Amino acid sequence: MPRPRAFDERQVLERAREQFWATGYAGTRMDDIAQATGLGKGSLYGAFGDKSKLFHRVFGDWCTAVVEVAEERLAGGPDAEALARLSGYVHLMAENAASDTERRGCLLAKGAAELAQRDPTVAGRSAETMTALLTLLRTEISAAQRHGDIDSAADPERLAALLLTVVRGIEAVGKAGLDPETLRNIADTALAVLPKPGGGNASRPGAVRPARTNSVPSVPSRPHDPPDSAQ
Amino acid sequence: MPRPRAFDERQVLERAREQFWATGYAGTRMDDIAQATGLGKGSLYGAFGDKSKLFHRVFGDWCTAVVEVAEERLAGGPDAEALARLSGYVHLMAENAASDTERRGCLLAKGAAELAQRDPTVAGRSAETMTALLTLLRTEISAAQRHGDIDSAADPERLAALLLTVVRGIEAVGKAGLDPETLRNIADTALAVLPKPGGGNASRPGAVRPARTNSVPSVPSRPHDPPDSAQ
DNA sequence: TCAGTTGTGGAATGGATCGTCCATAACGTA
DNA sequence: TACGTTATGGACGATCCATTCCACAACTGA
Repeated sequence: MPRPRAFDERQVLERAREQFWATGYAGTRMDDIAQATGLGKGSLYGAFGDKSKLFHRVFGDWCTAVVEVAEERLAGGPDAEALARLSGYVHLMAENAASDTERRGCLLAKGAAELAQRDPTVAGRSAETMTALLTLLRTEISAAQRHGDIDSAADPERLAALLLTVVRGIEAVGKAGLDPETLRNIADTALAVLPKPGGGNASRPGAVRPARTNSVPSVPSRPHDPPDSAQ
Repeated sequence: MPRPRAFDERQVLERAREQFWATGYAGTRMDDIAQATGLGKGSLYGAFGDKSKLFHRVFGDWCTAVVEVAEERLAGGPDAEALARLSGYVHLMAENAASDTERRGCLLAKGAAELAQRDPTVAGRSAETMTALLTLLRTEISAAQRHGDIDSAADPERLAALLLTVVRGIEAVGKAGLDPETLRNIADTALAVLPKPGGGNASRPGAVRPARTNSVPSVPSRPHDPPDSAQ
């Protein structure tokens, strides 16, 4: 019987996310969001509470999505392809960071950096997300170990933590200014450096090669390519 | 002939840094800084210009310090100890992150996350800092290679980028909520995983065997970050 | 000791921002 | 069709905050 909403909640959240993503929590005005979404302040407040509630909503959705992307790439599948799945995931994350010419970084990192200290909700949600990612990676590493692609003597928990760190680190150094090509190389190197099985410590020339070989996976049609120019 | 300043500039900058560090740029009020330093607003503005100038000063000093710490730990010394220096540095960084119970993270990361996108000064300074760290690490890795502690077939540039990423990543995942013990383990694992030439370090969980990644296959289904816009 | 110059700190200013309010619009139901 | 309910959006109020201003203090050189 009441008048129905004239907006699509998901779409509004998306626009709000764009704003928070672009300018951070404190740097985003509710008026900006109102304008970006076309909603009036009344509707905005009526539907989402206040600024911090809205942000929590956006942030939570983002975290969910981050884990979902990881699940899509990682969860399930034959052990034989576990290493390929890991590789695909790490490269995908690097590619995301590399193509982020606007230097917005990841909302998860940005939000955590800005708010985790004083906002328990944000802190908790980001910690949860890290744990979930860690679990996914560990599972996949174990699978690769079972299949003999990774040295089974290695602790999957530790390797998972390392990979997670690399993934988040790529995002961080990317935001700090390293160029896209370097970011892609980092992903490569991290994967190349994973301990392979095969009786001990034989020398492996060509492991982390000075590039120029086929060791660099070609990333199919990138959306962006420019050197840096982010301003 | 003029009245001399009654405050120590360095000390004021230190207090200001504490504030910015704790609450971020937007979250810090000039009144906070005035109170924290005991200075009046007049003195503050008279001495440092405005809020952004003050932050740039603090941020710049921080970046300088970050590089200096790295130099202290890394620069110079016999090749024979290069790997030990690297290890010391990485562990120090992990320890810093691990002991940061207040979750303040690093001002460099925090500042870059909050401002790099819109503030060219911050962006430039953080990029410089990354490059400087990268150079230090690369030099040290080369030294370790000369001494035979790291596989000389590996590209020092790439390994340096990987280590930098791990160091910054530890900071990031720490802020995101991983526990101190895990952070320390990550540093361990990252070092253990560096490609060793012939002889072996079998004690570590990740007894190292360089591996070439079977290059990345599939096309990233999403050119952009996690949340997939349905538009 | 005196005058001139600069530092000091708190009050005042001006602009921006969050959140509320309210008159009105739009819809379902009787 | 008329009514009740909720959505809408722009105006409003209160607060906050960066910055300026100013009266006064402290110091130095003459």
